[in-house]
Amino acid sequence: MDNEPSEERRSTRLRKGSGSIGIRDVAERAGVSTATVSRAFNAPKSVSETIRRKVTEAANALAYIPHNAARALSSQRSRNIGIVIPTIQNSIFATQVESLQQRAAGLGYNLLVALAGFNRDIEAEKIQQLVRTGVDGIMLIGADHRAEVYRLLQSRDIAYVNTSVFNATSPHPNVGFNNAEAMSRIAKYLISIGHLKICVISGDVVESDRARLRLEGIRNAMKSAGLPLPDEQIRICAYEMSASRQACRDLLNRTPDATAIMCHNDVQAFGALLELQSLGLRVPEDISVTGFDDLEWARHLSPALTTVRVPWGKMAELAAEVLVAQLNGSEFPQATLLDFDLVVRDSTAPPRPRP
Amino acid sequence: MDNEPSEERRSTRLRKGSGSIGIRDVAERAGVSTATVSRAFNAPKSVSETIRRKVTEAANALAYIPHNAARALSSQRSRNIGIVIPTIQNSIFATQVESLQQRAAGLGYNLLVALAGFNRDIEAEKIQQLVRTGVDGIMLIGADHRAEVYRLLQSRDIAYVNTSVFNATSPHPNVGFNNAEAMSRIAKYLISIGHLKICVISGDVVESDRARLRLEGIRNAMKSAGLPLPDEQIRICAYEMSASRQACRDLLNRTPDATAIMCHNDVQAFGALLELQSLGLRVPEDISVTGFDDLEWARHLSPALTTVRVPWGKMAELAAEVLVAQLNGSEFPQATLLDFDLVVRDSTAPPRPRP
DNA sequence: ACAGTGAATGTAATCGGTTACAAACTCAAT
DNA sequence: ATTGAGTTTGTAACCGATTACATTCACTGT
Repeated sequence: MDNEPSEERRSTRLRKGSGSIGIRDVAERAGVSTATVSRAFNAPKSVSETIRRKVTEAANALAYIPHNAARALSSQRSRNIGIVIPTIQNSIFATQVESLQQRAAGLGYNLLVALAGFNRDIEAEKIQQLVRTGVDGIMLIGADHRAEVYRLLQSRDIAYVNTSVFNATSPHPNVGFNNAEAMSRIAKYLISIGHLKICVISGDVVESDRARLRLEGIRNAMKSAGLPLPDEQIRICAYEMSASRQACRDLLNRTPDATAIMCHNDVQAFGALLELQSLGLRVPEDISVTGFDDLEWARHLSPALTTVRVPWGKMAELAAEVLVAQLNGSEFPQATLLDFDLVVRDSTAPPRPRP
Repeated sequence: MDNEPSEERRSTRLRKGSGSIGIRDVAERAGVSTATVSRAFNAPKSVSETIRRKVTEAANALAYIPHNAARALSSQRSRNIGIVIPTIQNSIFATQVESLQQRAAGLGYNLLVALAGFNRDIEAEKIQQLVRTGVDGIMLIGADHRAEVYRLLQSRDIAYVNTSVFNATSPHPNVGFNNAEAMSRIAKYLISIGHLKICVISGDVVESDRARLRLEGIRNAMKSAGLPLPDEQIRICAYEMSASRQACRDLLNRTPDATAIMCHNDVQAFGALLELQSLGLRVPEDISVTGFDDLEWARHLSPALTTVRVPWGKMAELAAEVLVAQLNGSEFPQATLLDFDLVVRDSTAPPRPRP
């Protein structure tokens, strides 16, 4: 009437809900233990060829999908990593998200995106939130984060990597480039073609180390050329079209004889271009303009924008690798230096000879 | 010599690793059971005021952070939702990601971002991947997805919502606007100011229902005005500057007497603008151009772009709410219709009187 | 033939919460 | 005082994987 197996089956049914197929089902169908199934997936080489095949076959037949939360709980690894960026609206950050996502996916990790504006306090908060949700690692922009952030990450043993700024001696893993040098390069180029009075539209040097470094780069170049760079030739402004148009106008009011405007990034440069245009000034004949980032449209503008190209996508990919290496306990480079290129286009030219 | 308590304490130590503080620690410190602690957080009103205070106090004192994976495992809810978009580079998708992220965070959910290009097969793959990682819900762009996607989502009981296209009678929850009508509105406006020969730069009508609908909107408007719209006046192209410049050039080659070019979105319109400019044509004097989306820079271009504004951010927020409502088993609107605005600027004008 | 070694596999405890169910308690109505 | 309904709290099973440890197995060298 009654037989053991049916009893057993019933208890099995009780355990799992309606549809969901678990590792036990796969194990049963493949005629092995759950441990073996787990190994077949997570450490294939520790399992014999025959069994591996049987297991994958069973898994396919049952359309088995591992339960992530269970995996995370027992292995103490969520397989999620996070990225905290100022905004997703700027294409350079979008590119980084995209590349990080792709590379991370390839390495078996998912990506959580958090947005922090350009504000270190909000950043700290968002990082905490990510930690709370249990990410294994985090990619950060810049190196200038609240001390408590570093403390939190270290105390909870969460992998992290700073990007965008290279620092050979930093205790924090980083992959980036030399912002000061990059900006210095543009400045030197401008100086080399004869510019003496250069204005700067900068990012927020208080909140952003990249802005600080880039401005420093300009200062260095000017200094070593023996040129002055008084504060009135510098304007700090947000990364928005209207803000940068305004900044551009202000600068020209105070320094009407400027022959070039260097901008922290392409967005600001675009704004400057538009403003100059509507002021009736011609670029580069009347005044030169430079950007930074080489966004897609930079080459299409007229005049096409002189700018600096940085391999943002590659940077994010390397960051993903650094994170995963940390998580796996493998070796990883403490600091990685990326190249950049000065891209000279039509928005810059020697200044008009002055009467 | 030996006492029970110490024995017990030891076993407790064995359970949890080094630092991590669990719900049991909080329970102990607050002098209540773990169930009560859990309730104090997840269903505060089912717990007495006094105890709730004691629990939160204990949790704070211990800097307790709930273990997400454990929560997910036992509650069968990951508290992650996903979004699948074509690319993060286009500002409208970036905006949606941003808004969804914010609203979702407010509702206690994290956001996973997946990128699918403009390709339904890749989309299906990415959706599967999200399901695999265990999201509770997914926001999708458009309504035109592989049948197996809908099957998968329904069979696994995963919440989802289509966005961007409104469809009152669709069986699938959606929040969006009427693409055909929006584009129709621009066309009617152009016709009303005298344009007879209009060219179209469209998106990929095979892969994108939005492109299909918008083109249909133009067709409707032309038809009801008794105007022809032969295929040679339509060009399908990718959402990139160079592609759209090329498309623009092609169109003018075949239809040199066109007086207006309607573009699927602002990016393409920008490309068209640039191309026309470099061809020596003036906008709007020689030819009118329209976009769609009203991106940040659209108003800054010269000429400022005539386009359509859609509340992308609000749409994503509503989508978040629909998803969460589904997950909570609350009521939710099956279809939500959003408004759009025709924004007339300087890139459109009546056509020049023909000799 | 046999101990020794390393690889393949199985058993079952464990991760840290949630929640079904039971127990205890409160308070109003009888 | 007693009952009963409703509320608050506790007990412990459970979610679905991973993995430490035990066991089995196949070979190798002597």
